[in-house]
Amino acid sequence: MSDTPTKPRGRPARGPSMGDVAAHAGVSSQTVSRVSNGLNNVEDATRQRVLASMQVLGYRPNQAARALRSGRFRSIGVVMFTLSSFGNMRTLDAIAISAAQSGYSITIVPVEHPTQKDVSIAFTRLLEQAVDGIVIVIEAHIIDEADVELPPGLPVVVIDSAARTDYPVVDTDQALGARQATQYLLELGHPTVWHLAGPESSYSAERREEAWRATLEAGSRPVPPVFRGDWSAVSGYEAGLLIAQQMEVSAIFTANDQMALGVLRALHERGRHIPSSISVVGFDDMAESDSFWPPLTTVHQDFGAVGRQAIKILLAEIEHGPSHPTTLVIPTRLVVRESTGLFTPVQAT
Amino acid sequence: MSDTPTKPRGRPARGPSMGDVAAHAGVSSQTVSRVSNGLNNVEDATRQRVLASMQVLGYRPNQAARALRSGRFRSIGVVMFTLSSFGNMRTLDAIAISAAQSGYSITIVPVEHPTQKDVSIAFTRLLEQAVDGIVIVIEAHIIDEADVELPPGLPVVVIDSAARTDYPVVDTDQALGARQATQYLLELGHPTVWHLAGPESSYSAERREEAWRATLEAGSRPVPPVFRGDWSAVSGYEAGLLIAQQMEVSAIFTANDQMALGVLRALHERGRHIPSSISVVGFDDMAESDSFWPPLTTVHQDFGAVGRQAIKILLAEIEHGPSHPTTLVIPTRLVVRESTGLFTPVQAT
DNA sequence: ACATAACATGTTGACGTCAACATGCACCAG
DNA sequence: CTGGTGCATGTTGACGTCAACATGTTATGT
Repeated sequence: MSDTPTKPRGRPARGPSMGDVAAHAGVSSQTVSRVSNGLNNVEDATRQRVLASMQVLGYRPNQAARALRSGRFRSIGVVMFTLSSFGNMRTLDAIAISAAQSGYSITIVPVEHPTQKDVSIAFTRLLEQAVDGIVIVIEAHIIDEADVELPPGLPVVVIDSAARTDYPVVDTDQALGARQATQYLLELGHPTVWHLAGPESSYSAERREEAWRATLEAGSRPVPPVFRGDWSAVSGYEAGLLIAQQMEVSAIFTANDQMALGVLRALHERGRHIPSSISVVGFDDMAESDSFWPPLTTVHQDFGAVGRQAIKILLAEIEHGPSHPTTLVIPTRLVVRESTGLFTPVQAT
Repeated sequence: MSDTPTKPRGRPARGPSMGDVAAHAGVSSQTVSRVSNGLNNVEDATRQRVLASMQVLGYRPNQAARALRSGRFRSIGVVMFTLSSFGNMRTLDAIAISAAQSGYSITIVPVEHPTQKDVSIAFTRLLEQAVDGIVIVIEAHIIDEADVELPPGLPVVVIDSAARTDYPVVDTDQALGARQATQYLLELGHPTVWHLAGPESSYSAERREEAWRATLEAGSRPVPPVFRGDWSAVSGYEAGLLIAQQMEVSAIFTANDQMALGVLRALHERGRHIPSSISVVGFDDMAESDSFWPPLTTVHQDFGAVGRQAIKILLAEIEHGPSHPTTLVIPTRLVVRESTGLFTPVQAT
């Protein structure tokens, strides 16, 4: 049957190389290289001829050879646990666009489960990858636990985690955001502010909670016990059911917008009016927050700036050698919408 | 000042190569290669010695050289317009995980603006990239307009667009989903179903609209004029304000969940009760939909399956040569929650 | 007219890996 | 004891590109 003389299963049809273009144009491959790299010491007629040959043959430079020669891949690895969160997605988008603008491509290494094992696998995979630097977007404690040694000399920037001080870190100013939210609610006259925190395993959640507590204490307000969710809207709903039945809760600061959405639902279901009976503030300012009912007052995080700054620092390190590990903090902004209002004392029954 | 004899600005500190490991272990580099690739024709003592040397020197294989030699990059390019949408993000996540499981990495090429120019730039960039295949996740009409010739022989799979029949396509069954939504509302007794469509530039929006219309016609129902949004929650809110004042609208099928969120807000504001006065169905089943108020009845899209299938087809093509361009359609599933209810005739005033 | 500069173009080799082939040794059948 | 077989290991060269150096050609100054 398969007696065809030529093996059709040959290697995957390598494209033409510089040599082929050179032969076609009647020049040396070095001249092709010069044209390909846009050097100007090529006669114009020759250049045109080479470009034409490239066109005809469909030449495209082989990045592997280029990388092998130069020792540079012009590629950045991104390790990220779950792309499926609003913040990560935005950050990744900004990273990709920034990197592209500097001529770098992005290789993403997904971490399927946030376990030490999976993180280790991801790092191992990444180390074998052809990248010039790495951006890590995972909660620090997972990294800390992962027993993987990142090779010295490979530039690394960490996002969203302040633990590893041996690498530059870029992060949103979690404390500022939490303070803005809490302070604003106090200014509206609320005696104190309750808090629906994120999971204990999260540093971001921890820092938001700390700043909330510190703000209350600075204002000599009582610090009520925290409610706790897992970032999901459903967990917010569950906490919301508890919150709804405590009539003394007049203001709640929720550690992210998704949980706030769940809280809103619970409050609606239990007939507590927002904001006249209870004010709600979120964190993130996701795209949909202005269309919640009511539109959510929330802390805006500039994920784009975080991604851009991370790339900026990383590229500087790649191209100009290591610098001092710094921590860059991106400020937040309170966006006031309709889920917050002046404190109204509970009617005595 | 800088009279240090050794140039510290040498090339970016190339790591040790096989040769270095070989010298350290006292074997030939070919033996190191064999150990590195896990071949079994190496004596155990030798293998241990080589592994130890690798460990000591911190050796990691150079992917560029490997790729140059083999002609394979073990990398897949993904062209995507805006990562910042629920569906794209989910799809990308699935793509990344599937590819990683097969030992491929993902290079993402962002398209900053959905213009022909930006798409062309993205393709050009991708063509220079070291990838074995491409997944395109952009609305087809933009691709069609982009005057870029993808090189023949480079495997391509298209997601979310049925126009290019010269490449395999994987997509959600938009028509099925729209039919499920519309049919369900009719079964609840609604005389007909209104539709808030996505932008005209979107094929997905177009197909959802067509199927909605066809379903109404099949049931001999009047086809009301469509409302139109741009996928955003805000556009849904604006349409929702119009919808709210038309009391004859008892059921609306919204082309995605985000617009549905905006519609819900508008209806709440205008005092129309959901679902007793008006039923709402969305499309996508985003993570938060079950925490909308009320929880949204919606069409579940299996983005994960789409991403996985796309990678499966692409890898088959990369590894076993081209196959027939097929269109693979992933079914949807109606998720009934609380935003829909039996038709209640409007009270005569 | 001749040395010299300025520039276009060609030649060579190395980057790190691995397939193909070559070598060398141990063991076994006859 | 010989020829062969099987296995571990070594040697060579090629993948495509580009820096460094080499060569050739033309213009410039004296």
